[in-house]
Amino acid sequence: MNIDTQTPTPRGPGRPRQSESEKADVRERLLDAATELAVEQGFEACGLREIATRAEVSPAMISYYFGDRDGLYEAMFGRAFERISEKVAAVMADPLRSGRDRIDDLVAIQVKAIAADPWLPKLVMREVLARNGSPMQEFVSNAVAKGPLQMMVDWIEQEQERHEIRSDYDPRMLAMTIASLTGFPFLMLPLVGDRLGLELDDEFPDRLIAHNQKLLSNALRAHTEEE
Amino acid sequence: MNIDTQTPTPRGPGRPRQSESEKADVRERLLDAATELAVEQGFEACGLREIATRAEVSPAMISYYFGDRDGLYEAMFGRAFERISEKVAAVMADPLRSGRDRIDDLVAIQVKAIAADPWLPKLVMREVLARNGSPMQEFVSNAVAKGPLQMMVDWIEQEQERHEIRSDYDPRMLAMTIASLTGFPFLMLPLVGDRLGLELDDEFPDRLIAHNQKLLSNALRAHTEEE
DNA sequence: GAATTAATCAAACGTTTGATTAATTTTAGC
DNA sequence: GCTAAAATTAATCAAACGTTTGATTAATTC
Repeated sequence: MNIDTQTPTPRGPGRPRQSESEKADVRERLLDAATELAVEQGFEACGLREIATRAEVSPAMISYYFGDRDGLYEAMFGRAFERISEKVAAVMADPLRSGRDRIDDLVAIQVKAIAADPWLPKLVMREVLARNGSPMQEFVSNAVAKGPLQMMVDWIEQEQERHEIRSDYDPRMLAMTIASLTGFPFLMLPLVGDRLGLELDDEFPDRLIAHNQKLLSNALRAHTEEE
Repeated sequence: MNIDTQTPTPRGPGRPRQSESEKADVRERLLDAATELAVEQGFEACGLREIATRAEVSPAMISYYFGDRDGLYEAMFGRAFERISEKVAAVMADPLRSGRDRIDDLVAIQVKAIAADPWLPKLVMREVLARNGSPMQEFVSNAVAKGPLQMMVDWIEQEQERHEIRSDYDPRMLAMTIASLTGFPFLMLPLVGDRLGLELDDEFPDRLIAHNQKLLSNALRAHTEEE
């Protein structure tokens, strides 16, 4: 496609004519390419030449815009985490009201947040597992534990006091349970989905939401057998 | 320590005298070193020189025993999965009897299997995320999906026919739920445990088992409201 | 219209990588 | 005791890596 406005890419040296059709910033294209490749094969595994090739620029551009390899890495993660931070901030802004069915909302929000950017948790998980003791871990630890996770713990404690949730659960364990139920399937499915007859298609998030809502609703209710 | 029986490691070429004190097979030492380093920093990130140095042999030994890098990689995973396979086989040999409380055994076995080798799921998860479309994914996919996961699915279907488990769950989703509840916390805890007041200590596996048993027991029971 | 800056590339740099080779020594079989 | 095989190392290889350099040209400023 669009062969007419672009030369067939054997481009010569010199500053190219600006705004020839509409192409994104080189800097932005490099970040996109780096992110894509990092999701596909891990950042450590892909060379700068590969990144530059996908961005359709020369490797020297990486030095030019980011200094060195680490600079590109940090810039890439910085941009990725901006999206997470925005989502966390949005959820925190609408604090969880009381009511047992409110947990349905919680599950739905969480699953949809992950499904919207399925590459992000994958990338985070990988890099966190990969770099032991890196500043990235501190970063993630803050973003996840202090954010949605702590929020869930607080809310669960509230609901237990109001007898909306069985009080014989450890709130922290329960928060981790919810995180597990919503996050882990997205990591597992590409691996075992085929052999299990499940696919990570458009319908899967809704199916996961429904399943988790049913399960948690049955598990958490404090009505049938208390007081 | 033991400086007396070993030369201070500037060893010359040629076959070394056998049973000089008692040192393990070079092959085995290489596999140990590769596993350790793979857990610490990921297999892709560590060079053959580093592995050989830790095993206290020359890099050429890797070629000698494993052919090439991929050979070492496969041998390493093969050895690691033997342990898992043994455990799976043991569980399969004692087929899950019927009865609702039997799910308690299932959860306990799974958590204890992971807790016994906490580095294995970490390594598997990382390598699976890292190598997209590699033969290793096929390998893991077979070991995990065809093994414990499929076994759980079959068992759940049985129990649903016997009305021991609510029949309005998708067995495959339920199997994934159990895998999530038992596996994910081990990946999350090192990251968010501190900030949550939970630690991955000796007591944690038992705590996780108890929590999951309670949760699943409440969620799965088919008695209180059906027939 | 001359001088300067910004953006880009091709080519080359020195380093490190996975892999191979040749030499060396012990062990085992005859 | 000789010989062939096994096991190991030092030294080396080509290829790939991240990075730097010098040249080149569009755009901007004066």
